[in-house]
Amino acid sequence: MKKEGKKCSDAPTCSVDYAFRRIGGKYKGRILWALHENTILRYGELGRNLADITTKMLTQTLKEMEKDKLINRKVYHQVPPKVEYSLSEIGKELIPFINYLKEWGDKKMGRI
Amino acid sequence: MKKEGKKCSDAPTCSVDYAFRRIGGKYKGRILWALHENTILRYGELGRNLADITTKMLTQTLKEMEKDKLINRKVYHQVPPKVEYSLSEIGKELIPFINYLKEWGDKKMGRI
DNA sequence: CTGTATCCCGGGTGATACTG
DNA sequence: CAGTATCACCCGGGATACAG
Repeated sequence: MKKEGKKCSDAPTCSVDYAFRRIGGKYKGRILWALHENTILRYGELGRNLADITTKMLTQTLKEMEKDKLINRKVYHQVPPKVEYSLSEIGKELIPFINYLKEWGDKKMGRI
Repeated sequence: MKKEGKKCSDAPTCSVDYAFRRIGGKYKGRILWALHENTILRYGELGRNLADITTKMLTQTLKEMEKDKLINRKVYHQVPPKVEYSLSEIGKELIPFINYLKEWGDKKMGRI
């Protein structure tokens, strides 16, 4: 029967929809931006950079972005553990656009 | 006691956050794009353009976007009623970014 | 035609505790 | 340090009916 639940896993209706699903979310934009400004950040550094994020959301969001090939994840097998995150080539493609959005936000925040 | 619920009405943490709250959501990007391609659309035309949206979400989203000054709303007082929506100047500022995102989505959709 | 008004559900998100 | 695990909550969003 399947019943076709209207989940977000349904096929995107168009490329704008598709793109928004990959960078939408509550934190993805800010993570992309943080990695753009710092090149490489460790898990904890990212957490401090976002300030209001929980470990659950940070982990979850990073996993999604890694699966979508937006970021790279490099693990150092040592004690204590160390994991570095950085932008992938695909992730870098999104920076001009995040940058545009940031400047737009800066302008509008001032005058509203 | 207030208890400070962590609602989305909290102040944005940065300009990227600020911008994402205005164009995030499930339909805003597609509405901006539809209005960019068609210049002016009526309520029903927008609904057909989105295809899977309900009247509730369409109305709600349009109201938010109007409040945020992203779109213009022009009412014709006649029977039957007629309402036209179009991009505001601020809304038009976002088109390059939506456009960039759309092209990115087009490319990625093909190769995944 | 252009919306309003309800009801309701799922899951996205938060808080907290715990592990290797 | 870098995550998992669990519980609980809220609200984004869907379905449906109705109104001006």
